[in-house]
Amino acid sequence: MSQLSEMKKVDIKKGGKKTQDDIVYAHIFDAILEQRLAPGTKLNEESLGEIFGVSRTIIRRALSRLSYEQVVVIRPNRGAVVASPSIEDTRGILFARRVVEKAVTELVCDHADNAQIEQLKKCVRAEQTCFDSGDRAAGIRLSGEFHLLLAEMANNPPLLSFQRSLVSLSSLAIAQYESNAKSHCSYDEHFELIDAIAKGDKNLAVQLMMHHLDHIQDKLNLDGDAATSDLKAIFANVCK
Amino acid sequence: MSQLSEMKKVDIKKGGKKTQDDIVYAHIFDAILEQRLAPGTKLNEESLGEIFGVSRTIIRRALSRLSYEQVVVIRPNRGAVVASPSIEDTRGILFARRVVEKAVTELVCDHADNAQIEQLKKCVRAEQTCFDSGDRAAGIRLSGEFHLLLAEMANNPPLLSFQRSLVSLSSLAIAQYESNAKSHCSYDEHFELIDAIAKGDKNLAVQLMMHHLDHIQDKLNLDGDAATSDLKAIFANVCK
DNA sequence: CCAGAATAAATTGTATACAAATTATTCATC
DNA sequence: GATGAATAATTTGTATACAATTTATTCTGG
Repeated sequence: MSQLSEMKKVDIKKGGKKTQDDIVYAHIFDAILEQRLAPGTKLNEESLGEIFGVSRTIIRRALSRLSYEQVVVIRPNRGAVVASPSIEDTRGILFARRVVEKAVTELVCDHADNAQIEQLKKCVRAEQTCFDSGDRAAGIRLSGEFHLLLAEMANNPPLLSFQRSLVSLSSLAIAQYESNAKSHCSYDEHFELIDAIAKGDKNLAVQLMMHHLDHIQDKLNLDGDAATSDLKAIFANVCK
Repeated sequence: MSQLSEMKKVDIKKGGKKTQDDIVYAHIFDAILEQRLAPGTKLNEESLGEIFGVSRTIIRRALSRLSYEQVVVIRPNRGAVVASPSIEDTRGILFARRVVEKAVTELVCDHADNAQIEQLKKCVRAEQTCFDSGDRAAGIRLSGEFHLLLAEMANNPPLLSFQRSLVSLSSLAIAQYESNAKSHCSYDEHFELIDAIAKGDKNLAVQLMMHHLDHIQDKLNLDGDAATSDLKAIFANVCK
């Protein structure tokens, strides 16, 4: 990764002081959200240390944090890999998202002001620009950030941190199970949702959000036909 | 803390292999859940290291993990303290719990078997025994573990890990804001809830759970009259 | 004796060294 | 050449050393 793009990424994140492991964490997190890091990728501590110019101590902290969000799996004595959610995991993740997003949508409908509506629109316009210009990776990340932005506006810290974890896990699941490349055109549904929120139509907004999540799930190959290279899953019935 | 009680605690937790920082984490977590560690308590790394017989590295990992669950607050360069949720935080925590517990209750109603019902009863009987024999601390912890057990039975890993964080945060909030000592008689409501689940009466179970959470919140002093020693909160209006 | 600066002690943040475990390679055997 | 044990290399886990920062104490002037 170039020095330039590194700086861009750091600047993107708001909030003043960033400690070193915040930066490393954010980079790896974004790489996963943008699907530049595929599920299953081994995350070597020393290599990452050289890339970011810090010691393993810092890398280790960042990886731990990612593992608490379950975006990375740390296998004792065997290092960290990017999580590869199973089909069952993915169903669980999307179920949890329905639970959280419903609450978030209702909260945002209750007390969203014009400035916030505008902020949401700005986010989705950026998403649209990315997809239309072919920058799928950035588009996927911005799509996730739209949902994070909503959670932020719900003004409930625990729900926000949970949503953070769920959005990145969803991104991993999409990376693994999305059927075809023409997939991620979520922005029109995002715009519809914003309109419903702006009108304060809570029922419609929740309904749109649920359908939106249904569509995300529909695009995934969750029929259990193992479009995966997970041998354990394939031969799960053998040694039973 | 004695060597003996340390071993007891370790044995309590299920699952085979425990790494060192798992043990330290579990001890501090339980101490917070049992309210032996009051909100605001400073958690010195070296002292904890001596207590548990490990280096600061391990303590640090445990504290980080607790801070990701927001049970502990790490202030840069100034160490870790047990979190002291504000009144607003507490409302947010209980709101999030309603969201999660509703989903959990519905899931458990859908597919709880007799063995699980029995397990739930066993947990609440233990809780009852503790409260009746005057061991309030253990009772509070078991009360929390009942809700964690439910989340486990919901069979949704993300919801479980979120519930874990919320239950311990609730415990902290109770420690800070509970009005009178005669408070925590949650076990009868727990028994009622189990009955509803056993009958598979989803609507009733959800209703009971919501009322249960209402009662927990009702027992708290959240009227903003600052039964707290938090000077920042008391003088929040001064330098505005 | 009290306020505030200067200094000392304690505590946290990061890097590094070494031990323990895992993974890769070599070598002997069939 | 393939299989499997022995060895070497890599990688992770933990402790420790030192730097940076914060907190406590001492000193000085009023």
